[in-house]
Amino acid sequence: MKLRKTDRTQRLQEVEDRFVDLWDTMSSLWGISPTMARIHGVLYITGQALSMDDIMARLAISRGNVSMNLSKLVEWGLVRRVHKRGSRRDYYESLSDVWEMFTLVAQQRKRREIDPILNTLRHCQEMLGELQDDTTAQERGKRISELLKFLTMMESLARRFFETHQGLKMAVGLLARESE
Amino acid sequence: MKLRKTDRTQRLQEVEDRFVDLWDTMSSLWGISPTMARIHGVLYITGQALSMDDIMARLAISRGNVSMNLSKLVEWGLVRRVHKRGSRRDYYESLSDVWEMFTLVAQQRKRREIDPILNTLRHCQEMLGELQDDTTAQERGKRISELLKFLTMMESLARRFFETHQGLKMAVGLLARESE
DNA sequence: TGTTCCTTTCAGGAAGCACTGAAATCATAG
DNA sequence: CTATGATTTCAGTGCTTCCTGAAAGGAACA
Repeated sequence: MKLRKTDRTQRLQEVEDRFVDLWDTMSSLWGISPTMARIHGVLYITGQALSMDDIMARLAISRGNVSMNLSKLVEWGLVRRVHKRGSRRDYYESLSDVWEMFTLVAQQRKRREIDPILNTLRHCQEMLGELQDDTTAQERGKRISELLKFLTMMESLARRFFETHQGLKMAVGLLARESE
Repeated sequence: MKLRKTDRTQRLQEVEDRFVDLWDTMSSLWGISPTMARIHGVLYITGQALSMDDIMARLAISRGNVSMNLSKLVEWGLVRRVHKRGSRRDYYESLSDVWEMFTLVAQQRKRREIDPILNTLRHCQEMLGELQDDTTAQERGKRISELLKFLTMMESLARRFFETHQGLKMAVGLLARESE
């Protein structure tokens, strides 16, 4: 054991902080708010079930903020509410499976962002369809249909990708159980 | 010709507005600012080369704003500066290939967002490596390495995807040229 | 070189978004 | 039913990000 206990604790804390900051930065990429990401970061990296007060203390944010963002995380399915016997408090813990988390976020974003876009594009196409004899309308229609083609293609690709992954994961799980 | 000319113009305008609003909404998904997206939207849907004043008028935004966002779009490679003979003004036109645009945005985002994340995660792993005898450190190390595994996998997948697409596109292009 | 036209820069201001903290609500135990 | 502990809500506030417009900069023409 090269490091003294206090040094080890400090080092762990440092990694935790770095990780939470990282999650914060990542939040824009995942399409969630920074604080939501930081809370999830703490829950993921510690791997423990924490109470609201734990999280308030670790991240130095207000009770209301924690409450609101935790409920969003639960709503998204990234975090679960758990209970500890003998305690009235709610505790919260993160999913641990990276794939599962990714899938959840991707689904949410598709529903909230991609689907409305597809609807709008289709609607635009309809409106342009009524101007078939207009050259400008034809050109614009072509641009929109190319976008639609691209997006639907990406979508089906993604769907197949997730299905495959689910299949793979199930297979791996079954094998592991049999070999026990 | 069912519709009168003024009606046609109005209808085209309506589609254009809807499209620009759509792009605006999409901007968060693509990781660019709303105005940048709207400018690109106008350029894409019209398919024309427009001047700064054209864009200012269509979107009702200030000269400075247009200037700054156009230069970002040019920097990203989504928009090209073109010149019209006999005019001192700069004109700007959008790429028309959806795939190309998507690739450009994806590359930018990877460079700006994914790569730093990978670096940080690796750095965290190093710091934890020095605490090999600590159980907590081991657990956290495992979580981080799972993330790394996931991200690098996604990255190589994406790279292969783009390479394939480039190959496909080239092939299609060659065939089309031969058949002329 | 001076003039004109066009573009870029940037300090100051506006708008939107997230956070706080206290009051209201809810749940459990006695 | 009341008291206590825990969570949620939301109006007010602070912060960040984006936008404006005027002034400076640059390029083409005469």
